[in-house]
Amino acid sequence: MSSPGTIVWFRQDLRLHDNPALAAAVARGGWTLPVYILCDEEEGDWPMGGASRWWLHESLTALAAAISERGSRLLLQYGAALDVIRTLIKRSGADAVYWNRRYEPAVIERDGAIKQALHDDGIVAASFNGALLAEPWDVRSPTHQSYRVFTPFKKRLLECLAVPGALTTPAQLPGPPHWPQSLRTLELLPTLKWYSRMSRHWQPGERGASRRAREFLARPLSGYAAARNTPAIDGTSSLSPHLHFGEISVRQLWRSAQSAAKRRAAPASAWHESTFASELIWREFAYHLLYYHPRSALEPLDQRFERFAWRADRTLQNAWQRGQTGFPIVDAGMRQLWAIGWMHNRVRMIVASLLIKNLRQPWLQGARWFWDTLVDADLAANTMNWQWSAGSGADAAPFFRIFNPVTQGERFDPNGEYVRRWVPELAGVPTQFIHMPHLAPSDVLQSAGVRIGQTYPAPLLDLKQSRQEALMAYRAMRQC
DNA sequence: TTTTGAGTTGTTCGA
DNA sequence: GTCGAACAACTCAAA
Repeated sequence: MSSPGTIVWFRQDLRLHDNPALAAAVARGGWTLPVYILCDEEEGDWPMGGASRWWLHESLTALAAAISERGSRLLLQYGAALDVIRTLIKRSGADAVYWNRRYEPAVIERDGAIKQALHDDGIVAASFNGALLAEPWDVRSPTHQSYRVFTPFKKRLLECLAVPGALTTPAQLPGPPHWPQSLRTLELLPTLKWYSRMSRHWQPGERGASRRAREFLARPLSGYAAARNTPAIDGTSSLSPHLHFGEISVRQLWRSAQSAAKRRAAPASAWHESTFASELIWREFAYHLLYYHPRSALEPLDQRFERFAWRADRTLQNAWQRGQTGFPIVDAGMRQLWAIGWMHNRVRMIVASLLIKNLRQPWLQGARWFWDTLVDADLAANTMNWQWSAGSGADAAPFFRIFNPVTQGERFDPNGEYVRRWVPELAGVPTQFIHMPHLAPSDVLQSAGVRIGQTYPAPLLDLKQSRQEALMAYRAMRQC
C-alpha cells in the first residue's frame, strides 16, 4: 500500500513557518505536494490588481526557493481550482488536500464547494486558520451577535483570544513518487517594467517579512502612535503586504510584539492597550465585517448612501489618480502609491477624503484604484477603510468629518519633507507655503521655479465651497 | 424590554 | 494663540 500523500494548497499563506495547513500535512506523515493555483475567474469582482501580481510573483519565487531547500518543489498551476486539484490527485495519488482559509465572499463560496466535492470523491479535505488571530465567527457578543463597532469588538476579542505557540518550519518536505507537471511561470509580470522601483523598495517573501518585523520590533513601541502619523518618516510597520500574502503569521507577530513590549518592562496591560495591538485588531475587525456583510465590498453598509448624490466625473478621478489635484499632500500620496505600490496610512485618509467629500466621487472608484495599485490590497481592509472614509461604513462619526488637505499637511508634514520627496517640482517652495503653493506670493513662486497651472496644477476646486456642497448633499440624502 | 453610555483618525467658528 | 461648542442626531452594545 502506498504512503499517504497530502496536497498543500498555498493561497495567501506564502510561508513555511507557523503555517497550520503545512504543519498538519507534515504531521499526517507520508509525502506532501505543494501547489499554488492562479484563477482570476474565481475571485469574484476582485481579480488581483497589477501591483499585487508583481508582489505575488516575487513571493512565489521566494517560497519556491524555500521549498526546494527542503528537498521539494512548488507546483504552479493556472485554472479552475477544483479541476486542477482533481488532476493533481489523479497524477500523484494524493489522498488529502489541506489549505489555510481565505475570507473573501466569492472565495468562501468556492472553497466550500471544493471541500464538498472532494469529500464526495472520497478525499480528505481540511482547512485551517493561518491568517487571523481569531476566526470571524468566534468573536461574537454573549447573545451571538456580530459586531459593527470596533471598541466592543476589540474587548470581546481580547476576552476570548488564545494565541497558540508557533508551529515549526518543516526541515524536510518529502515529495510524491510521481511529480505532476508544473507551469514554468504564471505570467504575473507586466510587459512594461514599472515595478523596478518597487523591487528596490520591497523584499517580498517570508525572509523579507521577518526581517521587516524584526526591524520594526527593535524600536520602542511607545513611539509608534505618534511616528505612524508622520508620513515623512518610516514610522509605520510596513508589514501590510507581508501580512496580506501570509508571509508572516499574524499570531507570530502578535507574540513577538507582545514579548518585545514586555522586555521593555511595560506593565502587563500595556501591550493590549498599545496602538500596534489595536492596529492588528483593526485588521481582524475588517475580516469580521466582510464576513458578516459580504455585500459591503460593492455596496454601502449604510444603505441610505445608495441615494447619495455622487457626481461621477472621469476627469476629476484621473487628476486624483495621477497626483495632479493641486493639493500637495494629496498629490504626494498618489504619486507615492504609483511609485512603490504603497501609501502612508495618514495620507490614505487625506486622499480618500478629498476624492469622496470634496470631489464627491463614488468611494468604490477609489477602492478600485487602490485595489489595482496597492501591493497590500486586501479586500477586507480596503472595503472597511473606504466605507469608513465615505461615512457609509462601520463608524459612529458622521459624514461631516471632512479632512482639509492644507491643515492636515501642516499638522502631519510640518516641514514639507514628504511633499518635496514625492512632488519634486515643489522642492524649492518655502515651508510656509509648501502645502498651499497656489497662495504663495508671485516672487516666492518665481524664485522656487514654480508656475501654478504650468509646472504644478492649480487646485482642482475650492476647499471651502466643495466642503459646503458635500455637507448639503449629505443633508439631502438623509432627508429623503 | 428599556435604558444608558459611548463611539479611530476632523474642521470651523467665535469667544 | 487656545479652547469649547457645533456640526446632527444615530446606532450599537451591554446592563
